[in-house]
Amino acid sequence: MGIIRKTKSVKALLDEFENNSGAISAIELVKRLSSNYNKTTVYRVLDKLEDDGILHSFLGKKGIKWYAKCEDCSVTGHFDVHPHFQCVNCGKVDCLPLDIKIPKIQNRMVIASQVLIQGKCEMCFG
Amino acid sequence: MGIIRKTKSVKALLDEFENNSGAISAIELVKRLSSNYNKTTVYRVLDKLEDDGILHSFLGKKGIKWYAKCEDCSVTGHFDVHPHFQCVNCGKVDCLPLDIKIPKIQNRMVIASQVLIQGKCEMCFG
DNA sequence: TTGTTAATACAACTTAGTTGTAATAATTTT
DNA sequence: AAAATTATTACAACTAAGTTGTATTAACAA
Repeated sequence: MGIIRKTKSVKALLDEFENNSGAISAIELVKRLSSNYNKTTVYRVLDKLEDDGILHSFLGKKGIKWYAKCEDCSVTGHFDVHPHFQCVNCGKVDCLPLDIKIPKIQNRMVIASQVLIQGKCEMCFG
Repeated sequence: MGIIRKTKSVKALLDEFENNSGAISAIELVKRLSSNYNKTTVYRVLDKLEDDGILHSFLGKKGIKWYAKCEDCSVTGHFDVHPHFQCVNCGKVDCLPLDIKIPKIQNRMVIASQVLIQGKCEMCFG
């Protein structure tokens, strides 16, 4: 079940994504909001925002959790099949507006896929 | 630095991959060898085997670490760019002999990429 | 066979995230 | 507007996966 009450913590979290097109790690969000909100709250609200199709999550390097705003998702499902890009230099992570083609595979059913690309971002490379 | 001495634990770990073309999670290896070897040892040996280009590692669902035999790697570098497939039904994970094309990206330098595909394996689907 | 030192076991720790629960606050009902 | 309802929160405690430090052990070279 998703968000039912528009509480301060929900607004605070949405604010963090307001002026930020990139992804933010759960750890970072916990840190940023730590003076006003407990980490349990942050994790639980993030979970609900994902349920509601407002954010989507994925795992970055070292298996840590990142969140970003959804573009084409809804309550009925996440359709973000875009890759995520993590800069090895500055650590920034964001969603790439690209479709990675996953080929049909003999005798297997593909349900979902995650693509994590590492490299240098526009700032650190360009 | 990689493996220098051919100890029992090294042999025991290599044995696990001998008759197993799929991937095995670090947790599972720790469990399997737990009666004879300490988990620290297992983690450290796996690390070295990866350094030596004998195994390669990647992260599965929930961010846990998996290891598989390398085909085209060497001490000088890991060139496994193949995707990994995790069955949502039986949990089996293996390497797919496929090349996933990662397109050139404007103003960014791609250094590495990980592709994790989830679905049903031959056994559970076919 | 002995000496050197890589490798190991063990205990303690770290990090990211989860769970249970009494208290609090958003929202609905009266 | 006040009371009632219950979603949400803070807090503490816990879990799981993996890491670190170090005295002891065992490969293997001399």
